[in-house]
Amino acid sequence: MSQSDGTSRNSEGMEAVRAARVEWRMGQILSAATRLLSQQGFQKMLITDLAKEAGVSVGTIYQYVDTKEDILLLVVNDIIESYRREVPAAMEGIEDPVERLAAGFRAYCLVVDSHRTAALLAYQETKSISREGRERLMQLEIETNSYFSDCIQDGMRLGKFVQVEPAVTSATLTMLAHMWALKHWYLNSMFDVKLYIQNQLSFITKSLVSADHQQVYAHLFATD
Amino acid sequence: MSQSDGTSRNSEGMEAVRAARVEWRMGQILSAATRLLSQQGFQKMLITDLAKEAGVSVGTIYQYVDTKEDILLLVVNDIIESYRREVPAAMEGIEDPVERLAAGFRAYCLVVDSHRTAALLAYQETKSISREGRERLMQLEIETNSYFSDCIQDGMRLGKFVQVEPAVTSATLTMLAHMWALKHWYLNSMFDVKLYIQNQLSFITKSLVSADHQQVYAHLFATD
Amino acid sequence: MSQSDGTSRNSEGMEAVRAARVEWRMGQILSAATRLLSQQGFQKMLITDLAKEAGVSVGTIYQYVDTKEDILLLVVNDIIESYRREVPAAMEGIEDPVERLAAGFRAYCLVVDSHRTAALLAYQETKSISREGRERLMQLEIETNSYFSDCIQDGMRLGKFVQVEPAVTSATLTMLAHMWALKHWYLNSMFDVKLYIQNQLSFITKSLVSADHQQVYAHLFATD
Amino acid sequence: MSQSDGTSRNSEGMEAVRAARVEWRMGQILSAATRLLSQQGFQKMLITDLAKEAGVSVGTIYQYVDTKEDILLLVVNDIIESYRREVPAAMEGIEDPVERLAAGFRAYCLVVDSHRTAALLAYQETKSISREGRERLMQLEIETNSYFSDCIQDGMRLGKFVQVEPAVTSATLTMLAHMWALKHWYLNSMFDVKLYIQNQLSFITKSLVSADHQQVYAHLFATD
DNA sequence: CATGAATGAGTATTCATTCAT
DNA sequence: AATGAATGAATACTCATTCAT
Repeated sequence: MSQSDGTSRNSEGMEAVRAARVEWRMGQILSAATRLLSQQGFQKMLITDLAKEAGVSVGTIYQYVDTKEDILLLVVNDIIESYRREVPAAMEGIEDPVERLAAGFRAYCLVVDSHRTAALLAYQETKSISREGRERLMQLEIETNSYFSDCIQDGMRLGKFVQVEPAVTSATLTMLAHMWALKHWYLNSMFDVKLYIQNQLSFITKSLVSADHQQVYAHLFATD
Repeated sequence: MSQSDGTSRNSEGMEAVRAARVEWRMGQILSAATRLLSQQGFQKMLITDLAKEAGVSVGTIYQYVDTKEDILLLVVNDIIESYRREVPAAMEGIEDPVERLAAGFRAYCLVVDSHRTAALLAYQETKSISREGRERLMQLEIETNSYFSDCIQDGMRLGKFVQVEPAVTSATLTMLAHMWALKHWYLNSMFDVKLYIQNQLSFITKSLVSADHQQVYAHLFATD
Repeated sequence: MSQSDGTSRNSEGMEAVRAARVEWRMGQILSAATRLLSQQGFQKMLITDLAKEAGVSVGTIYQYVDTKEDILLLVVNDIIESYRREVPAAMEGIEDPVERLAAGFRAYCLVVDSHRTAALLAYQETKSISREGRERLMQLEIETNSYFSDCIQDGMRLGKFVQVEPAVTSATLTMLAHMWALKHWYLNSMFDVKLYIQNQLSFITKSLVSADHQQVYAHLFATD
Repeated sequence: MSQSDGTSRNSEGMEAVRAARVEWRMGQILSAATRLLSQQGFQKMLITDLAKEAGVSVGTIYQYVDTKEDILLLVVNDIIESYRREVPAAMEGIEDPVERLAAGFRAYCLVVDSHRTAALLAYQETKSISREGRERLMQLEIETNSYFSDCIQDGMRLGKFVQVEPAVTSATLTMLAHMWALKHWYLNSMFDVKLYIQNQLSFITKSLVSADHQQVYAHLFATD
């Protein structure tokens, strides 16, 4: 495992170096792309400009991606991964469906907040994303919806939630999370994420939680 | 009233003919553009294709617009005008703020439904719309928000609504109307507009209407 | 010849009316064209603008010319006709070759002055004129040169002119007449045509007239 | 002097290579453009054709110029630079104003001859040249005129030239130099530059040089 | 005859992508 | 691996000309 395996360790080391470089380059490119995409959109972001912004050459970019569209997908993938990682993690282990739903919504909003550009791009650049990319996004949304939907159905079963259509309701929650990115131009001056989440959670729970359980979840209603 | 009038009536007639032709051409272009824009987006919609789709020549299109972007504005303006026409009209004369809000929301959703493509475009093509166009859209949204906001404040004053932040709440209603366009791919299989409006109105009013007035507005809660 | 021939006279009258209208229209178009051509050049003069400037419709212009180029040719033809009319007329009947040359040069310069735009166009828009048009212009110039050349050869034969190459010399005189149009931007502030002609005639005759005849043509040398 | 210099020398080398390539490309484009412009004029010279003629791609052309018009300016600038370089150099150090004028005129004609196409373009494509380009050309001409004008005034002061208007006279000399390009179609069959210069210098000096100095400058009068 | 709306061929310019160094 | 010059397909827009009214 040590010196005898010198060659292997050497190439392992080289592999590691290579991998590290790839990661580093990707990071440069992705962060530059995110910046430019949010400022100018996909069409107006020129590969030339991206190279300048990332501090690499045009050729180097094409060493890491095959197509301009790939860059967009990469940025959008980033937020997808975050959703997949953060939202279930935040909900996991919470028995009470109301609290679980609240935790999920809160986590979702926080991911949106930390990837606002990407969240916006998913709406704005649909037409620039390939069919597969688009379908992956839709799939993800259906997935997230089902997390919310599960909570809602559990809650209804326990009588904690009033009777609603789980599909629209969960889609609505997703929408309200995205809203933080979509309407940021309007909301930004009045709220920060925390406050936004509080307000929307209050709005949601007041609607969903059945009259005889509202008292229990009073803390979710608080608006400041 | 004869000779002088004859000429005047003639030129009036010609003016009318001209105006009618302009309207007709604009209609052709507008509807073809709406179709192509929703299928392919702004960038991929070629003027050549638009001309073919509209059944006119490229030159003719440029007799009615100055820039490709103008075509996008045309489509977006169309929905803006509809909002401005329909929403206030639907709310006018309704004293009760709860009913007025419901009427406004319903009207807004119906406009979205009848201009689904354009409503979507307003989100997708932001980056292709000129600063002025973008500002007009934002202005419109602020305007609509304030209609809703007024109802909410009236309702709170009368004790019919619980205490909420009018800004987020009105923005949320707008968002939920837009949602019908944004999430149509998901909602379409399960609902039609009517049902969608009913569900969302139920969701909204359950949250907003204060406990001691819920009975009065029971008809808004109905979900089928 | 009188009343019995009523029909014929009628159609003759109509012909005359038609001819008069044609002339009138042509006049409108030509003067508008001359104005626009001198301001913007051939390429930038749009038929649409010409129609507006001439106060007629686009269609009407095409009733009188077949091609945009025809308009240019018409304007240039105008000056050609003037040359053909004025220059020989001014020289005719003058026996003395020195005086004849002076009269021809003077007449040429005056035609250039009264058709400055057209004279300029003949140089600027060569590339917009068809081969035939171009050849007609060159033919005309050769023609004019030969008028001058004849005088020069006569003068040399009579010992009034020194020995020179008639071809270059006549071409030079033509050039100096055109110069009034070509360098008008520079000369305009300092001279009027009369003075310009005087100066150039002085320059020319001082060079051409042989020493022992200079006294006789002293009036041509005067510079003010 | 070693490591730091190594890098510096490297980048110097790369800079030099780059500069050389730019020069080479510019040369390709310039000469191809000159050829096409003289054949077809500015409007009819297509960028596509220019690329083919220059043996590069369309894109490459646009790496070196911003606009089609820039190509025209490139060609015209080339002759302007030649005038500025050659004419003063030829006149410099010559005390005698008559000889200096002759040297200047000769140099000017030779530049015209070696850039005949460009000299012609300056007249033909005025309307396609930007205001700045046009003004640069006029400025240059005024400059050249003043070189000639200075000689003429010196000569008059010394009694070597007769009294003339320096402005028209110098402009006339400039015109006669340009004439070699403008009337090349006519003069070409009869003269070469040398002979043309000789003839025109003879014409000019016979007119300008005062009677009692003509003997001294007899060599300028020679016509073959 | 006059009109002017409609036509559509023609072209400068852009920019993702490649590949020799 | 990295570079960036070269490539050329793709596309919005113009404007002379036509022809139905």
